[in-house]
Amino acid sequence: MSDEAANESSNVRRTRRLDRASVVAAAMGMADEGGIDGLTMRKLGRSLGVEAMSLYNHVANKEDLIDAMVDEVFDMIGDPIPGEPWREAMTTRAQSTRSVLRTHPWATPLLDSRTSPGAATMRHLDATLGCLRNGGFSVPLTAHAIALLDAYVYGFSLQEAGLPFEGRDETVDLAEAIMEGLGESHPHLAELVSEHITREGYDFADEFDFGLEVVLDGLERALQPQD
Amino acid sequence: MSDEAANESSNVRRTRRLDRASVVAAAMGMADEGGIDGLTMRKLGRSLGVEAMSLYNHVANKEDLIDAMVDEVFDMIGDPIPGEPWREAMTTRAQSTRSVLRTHPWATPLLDSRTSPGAATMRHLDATLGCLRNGGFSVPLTAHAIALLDAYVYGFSLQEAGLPFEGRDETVDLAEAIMEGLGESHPHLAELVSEHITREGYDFADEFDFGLEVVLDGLERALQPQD
DNA sequence: TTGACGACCTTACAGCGTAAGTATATGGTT
DNA sequence: AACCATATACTTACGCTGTAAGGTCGTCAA
Repeated sequence: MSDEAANESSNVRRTRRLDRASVVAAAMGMADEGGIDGLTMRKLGRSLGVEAMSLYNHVANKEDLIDAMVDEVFDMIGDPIPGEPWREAMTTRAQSTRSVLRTHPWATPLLDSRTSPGAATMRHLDATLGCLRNGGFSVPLTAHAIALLDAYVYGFSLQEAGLPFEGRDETVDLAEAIMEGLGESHPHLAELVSEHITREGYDFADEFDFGLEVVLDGLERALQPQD
Repeated sequence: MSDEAANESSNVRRTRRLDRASVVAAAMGMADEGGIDGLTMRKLGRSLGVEAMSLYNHVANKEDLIDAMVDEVFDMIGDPIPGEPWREAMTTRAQSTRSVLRTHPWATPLLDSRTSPGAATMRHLDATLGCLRNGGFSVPLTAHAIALLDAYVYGFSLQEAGLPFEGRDETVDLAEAIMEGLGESHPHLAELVSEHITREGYDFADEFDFGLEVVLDGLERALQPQD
């Protein structure tokens, strides 16, 4: 009775065989919804209409799966177009990275932590370095530039991922809840919340462009003197 | 036979009662060594000579414990001294944050993700905002400044935490291993590794000050025009 | 002396990643 | 058409995890 029915009781009726790409895609969707801790092999299998262990035909282990997910993120970010001026290319890259990381916030703390980078990761890095070198950056200045740019973009994405709200209404609600009775002891925080964050039209996301311009201006100035 | 011996076989002979502070301190030490995933209630209890469930007399649950750990990190970072010029204060703050996050790398992705910030966190934030406001920053510019500064510092710390090596020797070994046969297809990466990263005296940590100066210069320029 | 309280321990449960072993369907070769 | 190698999927089992529920005991106030 129970034996035969079990197979077709899954959420998804599997049309065809599984492959690595669809496992990775499903894993990314699951992490998008429940964070990286919400991704488990059992749940992932269930969502694909398969037992957990079947996934191991397509990924070596969970670490390998996460490596593939991160590599896919780099693929989505996209590489600078060869020959594009460095400032335009870096602006596009920063905005694209930030946009992808907003869709896949679980990836932000993982981008720099992979000891075995995938093909797309390597390609992306090489293309970015090439863009800067062709733009006149010396080797040491290229290292400075990419460290600074990535630190800013990753750090901003990390902050954005930590925001426990989505739109402006939620922001206002939460800000007021937190500040309840704390205004007296934290006057500057209270000022920021009441005069800025809860203002009509405020969106934390808008802070991104300000910082990016500061960073790019700084790099442009560092490029001027010689070279 | 086995019943009575078990209690004293723990790693640590408990002299006195446990308290919240020592639980938090031990948890930080454990996370320092094995990352946040290496911290488990059972192992933490064992290291304190206590059963896992006894920890729940001092912390509500693991989430509460991690909240306390993050708040302790903000406490260690320290607040700007009232009256200190903003640029000096922000430099000190950035370097202190980065230094603390190097010792406690597990904290970097967590700093911005706490929905219930602790007392030290709130105090630190308020003091930082106050320093900028007193330095002549308008409310909106203060928001820009702290977002930019924190993005840079957190992002840099994140990159640093992801480095899978510690000293220069390991760096060279790993770089050469990764580049094995990949030099031809990734010329710019190969160039960076061979001409810069594997050079005597190179230390990724040195990149920090360059970026920090760029950020602070940018803020100083944004402060000039008016206000 | 008593009785309440807080710190600690024991037991138990559902869920985790994955090692090991088994069944089954597919595609290529006779 | 018959066969078998291989890839894919399933089953079972192990030692982990966080923590709910309840029992034991030493300390201190009344």
